[in-house]
Amino acid sequence: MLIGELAERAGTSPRTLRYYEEQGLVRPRRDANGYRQYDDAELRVVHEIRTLLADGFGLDDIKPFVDCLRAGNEAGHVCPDAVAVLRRRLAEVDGYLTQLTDVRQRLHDQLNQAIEHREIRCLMNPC
Amino acid sequence: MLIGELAERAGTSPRTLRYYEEQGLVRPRRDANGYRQYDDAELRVVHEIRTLLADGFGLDDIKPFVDCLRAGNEAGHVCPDAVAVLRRRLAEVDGYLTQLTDVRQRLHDQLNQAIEHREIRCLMNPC
DNA sequence: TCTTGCCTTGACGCCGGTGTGAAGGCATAA
DNA sequence: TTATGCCTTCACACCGGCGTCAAGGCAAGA
Repeated sequence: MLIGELAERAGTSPRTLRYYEEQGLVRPRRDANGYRQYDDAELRVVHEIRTLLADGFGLDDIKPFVDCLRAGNEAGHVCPDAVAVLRRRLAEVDGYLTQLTDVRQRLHDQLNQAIEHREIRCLMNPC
Repeated sequence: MLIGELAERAGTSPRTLRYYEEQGLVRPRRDANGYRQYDDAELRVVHEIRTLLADGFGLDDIKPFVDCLRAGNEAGHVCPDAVAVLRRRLAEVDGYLTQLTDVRQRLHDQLNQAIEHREIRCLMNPC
């Protein structure tokens, strides 16, 4: 299949697929034309990439998963390198969750304080 | 006080302060030289900016807080515009928390699956 | 006077994933 | 033959909050 078809089937753009190739994630054969030729396995690889991107991985982190798939495994995350990345990312996400929770708390406090402030002002000078 | 002193007192850089000015957040007077001259109120404004940035606000969002401070309020978040931004940001943060929690769940599941997978493989072919 | 150290404006670089052109080749149908 | 529609590579644009360098002015001490 050509790049346009793969792009459509994977829900992305040719530009994006060329970028993944530039980053060493996708490896199409070439027709005599120079046209990129993809097989169904590559569609799976692209799906794996999209899913991991949506989960906040960077393209660098995704490499081990793709290699794992390409090695014949039924899932990209069963290989040691991929597991290491998973662990690292999990710790990272936990960190973000902690930070975001703190931020949320501060926002909440400030909102309450603002509401309180308005009530006091309205007691002194009704509104 | 000159830009270098304010930068040091606020824990940032002159470049950053010039950028805030370019974005309309800080308004120094000018000496006859052309040098920027800041008073203590501006130090407070810069602190407000740094705090809000650390909580994930963009510089655009921060404007209402600065205006509120500049209007003589004891805190930047008591004015209606600032409250609106706070609410919006709170909703945004809640969204991120939901997303991150989902991601965390998926990572967790994948890790467990990978461990399980290895155990099965090791049963069949001890390692 | 010369040096040092602050100040000024202007402008490019970064990151990461992709959009969006430009300029041209190939394939196929009318 | 020509029009259309895919493909190719190259390369700039974007976002946001700065870092960093360049080229030059001002202030003050040795």
